[in-house]
Amino acid sequence: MSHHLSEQEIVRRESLQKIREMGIDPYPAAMFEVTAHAADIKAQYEEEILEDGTKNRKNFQDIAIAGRIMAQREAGKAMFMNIQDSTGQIQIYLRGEEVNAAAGRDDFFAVLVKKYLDIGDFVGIKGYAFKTKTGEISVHVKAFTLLSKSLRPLPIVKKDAEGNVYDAFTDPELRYRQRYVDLTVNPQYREIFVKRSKIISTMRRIFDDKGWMEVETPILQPIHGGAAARPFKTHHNTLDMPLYLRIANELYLKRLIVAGFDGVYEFGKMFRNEGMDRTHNPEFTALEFYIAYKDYNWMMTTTEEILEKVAIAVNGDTKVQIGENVVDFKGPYERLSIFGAIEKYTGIDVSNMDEEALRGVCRQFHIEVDATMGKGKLIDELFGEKAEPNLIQPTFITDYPVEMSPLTKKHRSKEGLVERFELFVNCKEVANAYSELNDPIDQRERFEDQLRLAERGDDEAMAMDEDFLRSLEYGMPPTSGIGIGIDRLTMMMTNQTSIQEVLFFPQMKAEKA
RNA sequence: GAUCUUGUAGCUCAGCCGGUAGAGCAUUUGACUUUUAAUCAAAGGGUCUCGGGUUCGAAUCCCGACAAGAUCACCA
Repeated sequence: MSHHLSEQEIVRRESLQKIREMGIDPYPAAMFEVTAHAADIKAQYEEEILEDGTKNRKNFQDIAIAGRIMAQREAGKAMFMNIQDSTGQIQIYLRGEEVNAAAGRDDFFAVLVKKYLDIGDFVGIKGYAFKTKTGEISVHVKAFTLLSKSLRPLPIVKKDAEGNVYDAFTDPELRYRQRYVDLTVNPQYREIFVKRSKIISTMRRIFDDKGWMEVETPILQPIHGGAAARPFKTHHNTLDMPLYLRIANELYLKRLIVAGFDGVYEFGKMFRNEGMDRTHNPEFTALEFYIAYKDYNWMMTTTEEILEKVAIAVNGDTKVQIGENVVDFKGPYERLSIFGAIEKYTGIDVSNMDEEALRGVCRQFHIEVDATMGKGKLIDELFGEKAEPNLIQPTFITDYPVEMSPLTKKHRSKEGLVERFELFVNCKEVANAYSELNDPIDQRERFEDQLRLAERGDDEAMAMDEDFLRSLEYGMPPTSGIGIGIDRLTMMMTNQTSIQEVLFFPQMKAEKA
């Protein structure tokens, strides 16, 4: 990608050349040993004023820090810079005579530092911490090293004493396309990704403590099973066969339960070739885990335990601000059957209605229906339209109609329903779990029902997976499994309304050359 | 996929009813040895997203394309 160089880029390239002509390597190979970080110095530096008026500096007196120049303030033969490392920014103070002496040349400060260094350059500093006249904890530079020259001007975001931000780098397109710039100049967005990482590491720790095993299952699958969605299709040249990027990993994880593992989990990327908007990216991360000898009641309790711990790990509290609402992840959560939820928010008991009666109820609420919709789909529409918008606090919706859940075990006591729950938070689904169907004959019939739905025109119906059925025929213990959308969970835990804000590199259309 | 909005300097933005392109920061030159949105003085920087059209004349009005955002529909 070549582009027309701007004035500032030309100047920086010329500076680069001049630096080389000075005999200074702008991209030195040698490591620079860092011994301190900005945040620690600012948090822990201590000094006292002695009786004779001199300062006694107690710590950080022989340190090396490294980072990017984020601001330069020249003051004659001295200079201040703000240096940003991974922990934040700290001010440094340079005196010309000192850095010249350290470098062993007269032109180091006046020429290299003042003329050829720019905002964005990486530098290494050796020196000692002190407080300036105005009380700012800073690093007094004794030796200064250029570590990497920057050739493009970084957006300059300034903040005044009241915390007002000026010239913020805010264009969402630029922020997503050049995330490296966004994360450099907008520290508030770094925080989201730190929290995302914490969500995943907290969960992983819980699972490992419980003795479950982290596994990896195929992303390239010959049959795209386990969910209802349009896949990405690709082709393997040597095998000369079509392959699909997985839309789910459920059927593989269950094969591992068949294989005799008690508990398996996978944090995995899923790929769905569907619309994109502020809650959908073509690739997204799901956590799934499957635990033998458990049922969906146990899974609800376990989900409460996990989310409670995650919320505390991320925000220090089970209560999380999401938009205008405060959501409390402290369990136990409300449990409502899907029919109960519909009745609660419409006043109508639809639990014994047939397809035609349901279609009538949908029409009554001005919900669009068509001939391809089976009973399950109609109930789902009704629920989505009338009940879902009310589910702000974490709520388990349970006991879905069998038509909607081809991989779920039939309910132990309620005819026509399955042992499934979905967890709703802030009116959005964040988890989907079952008592897993392990009756191979029933499972085959469910797949056959799906085939009939497909023939009727339902393009989301699930495909038959003979190998999965074969594994069930060998026998799978009673098992409960769950899938949790990590991106959406992160959106909630960080109070973001767009999925792009919780993905480092959201999918974008090709940039114009 | 539909509708609406946006696209001007490296960044953030003005630019009215069509009349030779503006500001702040950044950049360049100079001054300044504790500044902090540093300050002071001066200077340079533009294919106004792209392509058409209307017009004597278009950043501005019209049409189309591209990209992004918001809302809606579908999916997680």
